[in-house]
Amino acid sequence: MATIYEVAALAGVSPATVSRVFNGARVSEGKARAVRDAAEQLRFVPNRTARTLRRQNSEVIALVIPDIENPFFTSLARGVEDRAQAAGYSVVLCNTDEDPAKESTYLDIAISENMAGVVLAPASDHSDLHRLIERNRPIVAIDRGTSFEIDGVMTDNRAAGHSATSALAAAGHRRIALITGPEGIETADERLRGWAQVVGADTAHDYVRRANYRVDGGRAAMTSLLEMPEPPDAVVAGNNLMGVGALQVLTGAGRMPPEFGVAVIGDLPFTTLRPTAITRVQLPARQMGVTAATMLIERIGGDTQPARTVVLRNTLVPATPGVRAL
Amino acid sequence: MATIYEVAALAGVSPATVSRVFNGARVSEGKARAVRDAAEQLRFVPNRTARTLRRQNSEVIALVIPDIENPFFTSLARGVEDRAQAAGYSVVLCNTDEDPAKESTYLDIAISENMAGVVLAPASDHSDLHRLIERNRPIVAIDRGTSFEIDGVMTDNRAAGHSATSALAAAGHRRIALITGPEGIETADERLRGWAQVVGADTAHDYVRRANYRVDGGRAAMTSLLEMPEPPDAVVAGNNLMGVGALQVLTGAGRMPPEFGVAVIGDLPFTTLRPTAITRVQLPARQMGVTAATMLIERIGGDTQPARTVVLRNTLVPATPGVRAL
DNA sequence: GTGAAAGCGCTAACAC
DNA sequence: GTGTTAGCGCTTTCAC
Repeated sequence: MATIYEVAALAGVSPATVSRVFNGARVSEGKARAVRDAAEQLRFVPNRTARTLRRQNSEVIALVIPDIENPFFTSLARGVEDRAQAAGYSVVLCNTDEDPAKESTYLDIAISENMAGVVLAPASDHSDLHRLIERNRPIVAIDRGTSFEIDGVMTDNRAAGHSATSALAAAGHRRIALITGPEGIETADERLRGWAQVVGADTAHDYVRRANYRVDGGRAAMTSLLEMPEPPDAVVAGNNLMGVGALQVLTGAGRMPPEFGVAVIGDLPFTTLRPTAITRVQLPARQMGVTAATMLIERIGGDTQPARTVVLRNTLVPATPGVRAL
Repeated sequence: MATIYEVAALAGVSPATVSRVFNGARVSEGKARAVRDAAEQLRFVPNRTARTLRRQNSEVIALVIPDIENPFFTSLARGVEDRAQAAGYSVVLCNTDEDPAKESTYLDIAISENMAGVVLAPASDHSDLHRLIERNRPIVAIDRGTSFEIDGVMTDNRAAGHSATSALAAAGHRRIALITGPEGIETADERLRGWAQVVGADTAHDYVRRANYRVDGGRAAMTSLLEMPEPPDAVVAGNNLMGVGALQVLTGAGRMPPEFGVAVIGDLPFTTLRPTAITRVQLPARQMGVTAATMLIERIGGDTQPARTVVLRNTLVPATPGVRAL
């Protein structure tokens, strides 16, 4: 492991000069070349740990998400990554599994590694960001809000629930159920409110199911809805994976769109169905990632304006009337 | 940012004692409690950067994969993560986009951050691991081999290609095409060889398509196959996402399984089709991750036995005769 | 433009 | 058991 001292010795300069060469400070052309040659020869790779310790901050951004197996979040991650990479940061991805304890561990790691900042999709509405905030670590909430005064990038979840439900109603469905995510997760609660506004029911209605935002949750919820004495004739799936689960159950039961209405909040990843048979509210996952990374990088750069929340637009794509899912 | 010095002062002990408390070394009960109280009070979080610099290695493992949006790799990542977490390591996920240059950057970061080790799914068969190896950083190849003498966790890709193709032949298909991945990627080349063994053709046959291992690649390849003068009557998709792409095109064209045979190497993520209509060679993605992490952790612990390659079993699940995809 | 030297926060000898 | 102290490799004043 060559160090700047060895490079300096070989190049006949001081360690400070080596450091300057690698940090773009002014160094005479001749010495600069000598340093570069020596570095090459010794296969010198600067030690980031030492630099980070000295500088008190690293060029690493933490992206903390609840489910790495959900394409919504991987797509979001791509957005963060692309933007961060372009600005010279690397991104480390941390998976919380919707578990506040794991989340807390990762946030402590971000602190103790002197990471430049954090993009966080909170696992709950009680995420504890005190430690980060009091240490002045920039942090941007994404997809879900927090109780702290920090930057955020969201979509209008209530509108998403509202427009998905409205589209089904407009297509003639009368008994529209909802499968939403766990209580206490902002996206789940807001989408539920949007649904309730349209159907004129309260949020504890018989046609509401809470599930875990994954495929198996969607399956279980859909199964239970179909077993009701008076089953619904349409369903809004509160996220992409539960949409997949619901569709699996429906196709298994031979209840396909468009007879049985299906609306999904999110994109249907990797589907082989004809997508135009299904109403979708497309969420700008990747763009959310890009936006969050951009805001974070501004903060890292010293921007001190008051906390901002950016709300990105969803896109309703209603099912094409009469199109069969297959 | 409290340091061990401040904690030491408050607790009335030396910095070394504080360090010992946080590293499980023997400290008298009274002082230990004093330290813990002081740390609590100051919201002390140990600085990992300093520890890493001093110790010359961190508790972070890098997992370097070519496509974070591919469920095969996220599933594998879950395996690595679970195992690593259990052993006290955190995992940072790096996405190379199948780009050797990006891969090289991430490997350099792993070195310069003194990371404990690397699990790498190589972007090409020319990945340069010299720098890692000469610095004694443990490294395990996963899914794809390298030209270096290092530990590896693979599946038998030739067998996968062979059994997928055989299953289609056994179901009566006579013109079996193959959509495989890019040249120079071991999994793609080996699956192709397995296919060739069964159909008795060479690997440059008309029915072979090379695509990019993503959905759009599968779509393009399948489209081109269907446009042939004498189109195939079955297809082997070389990975999960190309399987999705192929199925999208087939369902769009009304050529569903079982009339048109489809075999996929990998799992069909989030499908709404009846899976028993499709032949699958299931790959143990998660288990590969667990195994690789286990091997890596052994190496980090100082294990110096010769390089091992573990080959995990695939599972052929032939399509159930007569079952329609929908 | 360049070098000397201090110090980022921690750990691990080493002494007691 | 506990404290003292010397670095880990780098950046950054401060002189020159």
